[in-house]
Amino acid sequence: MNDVPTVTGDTPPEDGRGARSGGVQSLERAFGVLELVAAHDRAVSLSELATTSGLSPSTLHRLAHTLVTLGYLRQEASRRYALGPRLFLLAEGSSARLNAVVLPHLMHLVAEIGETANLAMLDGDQVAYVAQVPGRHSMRMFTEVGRRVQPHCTAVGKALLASSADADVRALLRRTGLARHTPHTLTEPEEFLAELVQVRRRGYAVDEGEQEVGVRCVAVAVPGNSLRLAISVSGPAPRMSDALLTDAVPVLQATAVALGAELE
Amino acid sequence: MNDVPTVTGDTPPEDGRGARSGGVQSLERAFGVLELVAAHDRAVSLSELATTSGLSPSTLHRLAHTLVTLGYLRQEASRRYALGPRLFLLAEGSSARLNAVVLPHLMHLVAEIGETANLAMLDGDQVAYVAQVPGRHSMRMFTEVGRRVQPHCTAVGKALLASSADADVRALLRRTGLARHTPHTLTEPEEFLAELVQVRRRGYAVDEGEQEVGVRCVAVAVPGNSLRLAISVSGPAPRMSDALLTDAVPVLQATAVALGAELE
DNA sequence: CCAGAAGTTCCACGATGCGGAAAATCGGCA
DNA sequence: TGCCGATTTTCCGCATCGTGGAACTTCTGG
Repeated sequence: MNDVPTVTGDTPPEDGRGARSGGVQSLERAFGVLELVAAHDRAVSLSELATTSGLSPSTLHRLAHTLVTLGYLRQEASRRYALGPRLFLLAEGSSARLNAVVLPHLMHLVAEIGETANLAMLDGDQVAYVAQVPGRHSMRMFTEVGRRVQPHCTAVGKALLASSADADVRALLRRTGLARHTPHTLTEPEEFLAELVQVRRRGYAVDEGEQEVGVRCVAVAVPGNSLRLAISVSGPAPRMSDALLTDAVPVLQATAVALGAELE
Repeated sequence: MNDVPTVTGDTPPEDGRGARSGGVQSLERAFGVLELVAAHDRAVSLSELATTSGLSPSTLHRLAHTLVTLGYLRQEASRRYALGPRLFLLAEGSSARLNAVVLPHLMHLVAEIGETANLAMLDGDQVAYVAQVPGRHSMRMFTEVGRRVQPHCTAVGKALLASSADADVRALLRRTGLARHTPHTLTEPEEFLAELVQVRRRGYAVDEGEQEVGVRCVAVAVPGNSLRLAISVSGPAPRMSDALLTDAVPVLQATAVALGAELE
């Protein structure tokens, strides 16, 4: 019946768990459209949306039109769609509230360790950076908030996936692949799973320049069952010595527990 | 048939223009729920939502459940609902993109004038602060981003409403009222409309301590037909002298034009 | 441990959203 | 400037999908 069902209320384009059923279809589709628009850097035309989503133009138009009316999408002069103002007005509030809780903890990390502290979230198959406090040194990482990375080459990714079952991790790796970013990147599923065993045993995860040459990063998961969060500290390898790691890990773990308790 | 229709796909709680028809009902309702949750500071229970929205518990539950499944709402241990992670992951991207465009302009304002610069947006009947760059002085305003204020007592509000027809402004004032915040607050509709005439004539709006005693603020609207934006500069009255205003207005106007061109 | 309330699931009805096709509009090319 | 193809928007009949009452389950407080 359908030829290319992509946002059709089925599994969203690339999601960890196929949450297929039970939901209100128009909602699933509409949010699919929003995410599709968000994924593009430029504004998107109706026909582009139609092809990438697999929805009929008329349905798409009705959904998009409703979203425009509500202010969550806006239609510019070229008739293309971009994310609307209501959307980040909505998110701004929750973002502010989240930051109010999170930033003090990250600042504490920076105060104790001196290097850039991050909060990351597992979203589907990707890891998204949610908040950040820059370190005290002038030479430091700059990962923009909102950026998404693959789990296999980051400390936060390892920390987050350590709580998943091996089968789930394998499935995820099959979907995302293990792209090589540096000579140190783990590119074999079994290698990565072995690493996760280490993470579980030690209680923290490390990225030894696997995403960016010369950058070392330590991360621990934030306990809590509703959100999959992890905090990390990262900096240039020379400064991120083994001694510093030894000091940093307990601080990270304590912070994670405190943060988890406050968020739950 | 219905007794208390509030989010029922009719006019959203307090919106400028009654955009009643043509939309997909479940979407309108679902976003109404999201905004309702966002409006509360604490997480909201299903029954609270039911009473404030006027929707039946079962409908509400289905909508909320779908939103939870999609990650735009999250259900905490107490079974109450809060805004979900996907929401600000969605907005984060667009917010970052917006800030990339906007902040340089605001920083330019601060560099030229020295006082705190704001970007505000007309959202329904309210004015929401979208971005801010703090001024150079240690004593300065602190309006949090995301905060909403009434248009009648702010420079940005006046600048934004100056482009509306008198009838629309009267209707808005009737809905929101003109609450008194300080002895200088304009509390009479006609008084406010006369002020708008001034704003149109001069090309900029001023708030003479009408929202907060001792705070003076100048604002101009950002040209552009899709978004209703305004930029402003505000500071303590002693520093915001008439001379400074004379200098600031042309800078504001030039910045507004530049910003408008870049956003359109 | 029980009672009341809040949350969740079920189900049949029909309003509501669906998508094909037609109409309107835009954009490009000569 | 005027025509043609592509894209967007509107229309409309059909069946699907969402709706809300009622029943059931799970919390919460006494």
